[in-house]
Amino acid sequence: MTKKHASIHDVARAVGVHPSTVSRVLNARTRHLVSPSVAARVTAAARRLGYTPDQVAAGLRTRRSSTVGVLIPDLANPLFPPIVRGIESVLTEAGYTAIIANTDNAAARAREALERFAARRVDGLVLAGVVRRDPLLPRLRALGVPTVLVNRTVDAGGIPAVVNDDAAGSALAVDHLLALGHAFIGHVAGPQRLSTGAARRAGFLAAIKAAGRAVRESAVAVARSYETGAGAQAGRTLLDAHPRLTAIVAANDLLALGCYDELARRGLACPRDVSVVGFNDMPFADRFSPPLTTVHIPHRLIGVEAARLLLEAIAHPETPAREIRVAPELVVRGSTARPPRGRR
Amino acid sequence: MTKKHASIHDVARAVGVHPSTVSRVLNARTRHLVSPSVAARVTAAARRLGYTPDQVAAGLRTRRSSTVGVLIPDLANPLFPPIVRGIESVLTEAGYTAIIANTDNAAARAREALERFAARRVDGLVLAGVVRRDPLLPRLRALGVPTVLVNRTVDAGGIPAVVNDDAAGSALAVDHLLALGHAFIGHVAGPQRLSTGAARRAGFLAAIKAAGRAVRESAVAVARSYETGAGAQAGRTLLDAHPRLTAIVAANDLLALGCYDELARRGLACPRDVSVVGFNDMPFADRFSPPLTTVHIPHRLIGVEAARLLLEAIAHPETPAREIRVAPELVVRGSTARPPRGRR
DNA sequence: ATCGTCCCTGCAAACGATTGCAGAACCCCG
DNA sequence: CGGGGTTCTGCAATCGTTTGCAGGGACGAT
Repeated sequence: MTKKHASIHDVARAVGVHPSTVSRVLNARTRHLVSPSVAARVTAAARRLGYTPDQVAAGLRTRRSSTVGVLIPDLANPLFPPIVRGIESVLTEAGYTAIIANTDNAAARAREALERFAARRVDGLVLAGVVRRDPLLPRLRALGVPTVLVNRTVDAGGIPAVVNDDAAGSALAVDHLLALGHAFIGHVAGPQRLSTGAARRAGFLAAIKAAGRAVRESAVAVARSYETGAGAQAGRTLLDAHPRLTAIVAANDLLALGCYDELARRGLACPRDVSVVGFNDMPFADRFSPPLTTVHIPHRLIGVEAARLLLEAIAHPETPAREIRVAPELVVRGSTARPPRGRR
Repeated sequence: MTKKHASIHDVARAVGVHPSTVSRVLNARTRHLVSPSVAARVTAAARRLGYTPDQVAAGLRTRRSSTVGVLIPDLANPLFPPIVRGIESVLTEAGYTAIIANTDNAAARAREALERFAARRVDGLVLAGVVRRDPLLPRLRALGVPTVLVNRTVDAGGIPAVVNDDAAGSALAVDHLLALGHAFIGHVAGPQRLSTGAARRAGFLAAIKAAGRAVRESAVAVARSYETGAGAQAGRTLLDAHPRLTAIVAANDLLALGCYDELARRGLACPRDVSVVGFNDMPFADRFSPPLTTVHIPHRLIGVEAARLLLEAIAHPETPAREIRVAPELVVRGSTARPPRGRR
């Protein structure tokens, strides 16, 4: 906005009509109120002057910023870009602009970002990184802005959310390993304060049980974060406790990668000695060594659904919250195989 | 902005002063104009009412949106998130909000995004995906918004830019291979309409020449895009023409991955038969098989510098454009080794 | 006591749009 | 020719801030 953008007044003056007439012409919804001839002259003048409506000014009057805030933990985490693109694609389509902020999983950063969003009077909010008992919740209520959760959800409920069906994903992984003949499967769980960590863990245990196997709580080691180092750490705990383990379901591809590391450290080969299944199917998971068998999550779709839900919530603020659960798929690659002989 | 946000008027009424006084109190720059006692009462009331300034309304008056548009080809390309984060971190620090749009390398999408940015009256622009002779250039001039290029630049010059020193990067790769004893090195170049593709190619040839080796134009195959498929294709062309090639410098990690594929297809092993060097050091390049030796580019830093340059350009629109070139580093991993015997 | 200064505060006009209301012009019909 | 109804356009207020200008009051100096 450095140059002298032409305003609605400039156009009005050029045509010799009142600014309000110009406004009416330029808004599809009100164009029918003005005569075709005047409308034509206005459009012509607008084009000639290179008029671009000032969406911000319009928003001031209409009290709609046509803007939504998207809060994610870390854009550099390959999990999120597809979600964001999904969100963005339907939002732009609908005339909204997404503004995104990273929290780095810090509550303080999240608060600040939320304040910035509030200052911009966003029409809606998408939160991708909530924890199960999120401290932001009261603030959200206070803000009174339509909100949808994506990827992770909260325990409390009451907020629309779009998440992966994590329990189903865990079951996919477990059943695959079971089918291969593994008798003793461990789980490297994600942080339990995150809904994904908890749900995948619960799903894992449920799947084991559903198969009629003994459920040993000790067969799950919880990682402190979704990072390779934490995965290696948890993998070590697990293998120390259960040397006869032949397969691991990791709650996340990065944790799976950590398991790779720990297996290598022990001189064990994947998948020959121990099979590993990841979760997410992050980009280039097929390029790892070995290529990672993992639970594929349709991230872009999740983003798309979230944005749709948000638009719905903006249009009809009183509709009750609903949760959409999208189905994951198992992608079998090179990190899973039959268990070593004598260990079935 | 669904709920009834308290406005400056509400605060004014609560305290019994004029709105303008409230405004003055709330702006650090003008606070000294009002008496400390009144100021205290205003701040108290503002806090009590949960007042949040409406940045949009303020921007309308001040003609500054405190917003900058960031145009990138594709957020899902692992190259860009670090750049965006770098940009965002310094921009938020400075009180600006970044809004990002993806172009998918389509000129039409870029145009639309630019229009949306214009409608939002962005104070500045960061373009990460320009081509050497970019059709957007005239539009940018017309817009008259401070702009900086990042990652790629244009031939024309005249626009501030922050890019990697691609020639230096190519030289790093070539020298490394030369030092290992490779006598015949090929280049899988990136699209030549992109400055990175052109600069890396030129740098490659220059480095070969600088080493006193014969420069064969045929030792470079140009890929149609920065994607694995295109890399495999170009790799095939290269190896068909020069079966005795023992090393390849790829203009990009994805192209390098494509070379992996082509080598595998031919039953050649990397690095035993052919060494491969990538460019970018994308996330998890160390996890590929083999771990990729590649030219590391400090993407976040590039983003940071770009944002700084933009802030500078916004503050002093008349300062001449300058280009910042940041230095890359070679990261040696498992995809390079001495050439096979008898082929040095 | 008067005058000039300096603080502080209020007034009102922007910024660029949207929109309810009212009135002008026109048409049609009786 | 008059009355009623449409259709089109203008007027002015409004959204929430910022800011130049002016005026009121206090205070010190003469």
